[in-house]
Amino acid sequence: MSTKEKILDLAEHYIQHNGYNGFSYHDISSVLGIKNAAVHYHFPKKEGLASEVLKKAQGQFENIKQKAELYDVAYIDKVRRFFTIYDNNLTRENRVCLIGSFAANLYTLPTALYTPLKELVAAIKSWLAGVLEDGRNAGEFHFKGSAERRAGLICSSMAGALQLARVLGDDEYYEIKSQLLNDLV
Amino acid sequence: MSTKEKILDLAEHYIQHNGYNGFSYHDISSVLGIKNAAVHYHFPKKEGLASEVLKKAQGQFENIKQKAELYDVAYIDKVRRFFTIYDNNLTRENRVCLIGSFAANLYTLPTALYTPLKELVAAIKSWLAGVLEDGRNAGEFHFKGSAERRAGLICSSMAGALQLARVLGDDEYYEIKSQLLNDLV
DNA sequence: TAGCTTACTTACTAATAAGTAAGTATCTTT
DNA sequence: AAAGATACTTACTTATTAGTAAGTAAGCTA
Repeated sequence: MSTKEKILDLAEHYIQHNGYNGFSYHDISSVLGIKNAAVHYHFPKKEGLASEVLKKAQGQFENIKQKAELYDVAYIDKVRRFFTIYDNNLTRENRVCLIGSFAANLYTLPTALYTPLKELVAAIKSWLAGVLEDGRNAGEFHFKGSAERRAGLICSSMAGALQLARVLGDDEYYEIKSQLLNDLV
Repeated sequence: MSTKEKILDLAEHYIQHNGYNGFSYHDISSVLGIKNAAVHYHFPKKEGLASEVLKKAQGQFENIKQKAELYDVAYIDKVRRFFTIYDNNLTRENRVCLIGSFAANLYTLPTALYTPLKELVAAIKSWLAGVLEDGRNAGEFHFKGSAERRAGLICSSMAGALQLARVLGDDEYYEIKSQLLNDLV
């Protein structure tokens, strides 16, 4: 893996672990055994670094979407696959989800991040709503209300679950996840 | 209102608006037209200031609890009253909830905050679980699973809802809230 | 009225932050 | 082999941060 990729991975880690204001270029460079100027060489501004992290997350979501399309027959499995994003955050040093992290510190963020963040959230919610709607039409799901709203509830619950798990323990996350799935069928 | 109270209110505002790492003593002092040393006079360490903010939130919760006990006959009204905490956060400059803010930046926080934070969350979840359980026994609620788990879901959903509302707009919050209430009855 | 307390200000310090300019070693291309 | 590009380091700047020590003005207390 190139230094640039390592920096990006570390930035992602720190944003989801400490928040945008909770890490510095020095934190990244010291882990990699390089100087902070080397990080600036690859990512001149912190804003740009965070922007790349967001772009990476978007790619990750597209990947999940595509795999769900290809491999998951049951709609519940598509949802389950989507949930693996959150599972991985939990198991990887109790990260909160990227969107939750950015949202919690939103007004301290460079404004350039607002639009791509909003677009990512909208894309996720919209895709999930589609899965829920199709799943309900197929007789697989039986939830109340619109699929769009249910998708919003699920996204916020999962984001909150990762945060609550930090305070009350990992079980909290798994319990919330299983309830969301139970409420669907 | 005393300077000390004004500082505490501003700290609360900044923590819920920007996160613990997103404001400084200067931010507070400049709003009040005093010097940063005056803030240190009232709250020597930032850690202590944050700790007082947490204590204030605990008092606020106790107050809600007491009022619910006194005035709300229907269990749904107790839940609704509890939700006003979140409503107020939304309307007051799109604050996220205090717990969500602390949780999202947890590992950058002075460790002295961990225990009181955990206690507050546990107290809230436990009280809400009691209301849900009693409400179900009274035939008012009809949710699946244990009340304790349902309380966890509601707490995380509401925390997440305030964050999602920042990105997608206030409607998102109200839609999530109404779904949670709908899922209960 | 002398002394103590409260609520500050002035004037710092030491640490850390993001960011930059200039230099250097290594590798790649012509 | 010369020229350029790549991936850094060295050495710095400017700004901001939490925190402190010493001083001061106003009010309260013995």
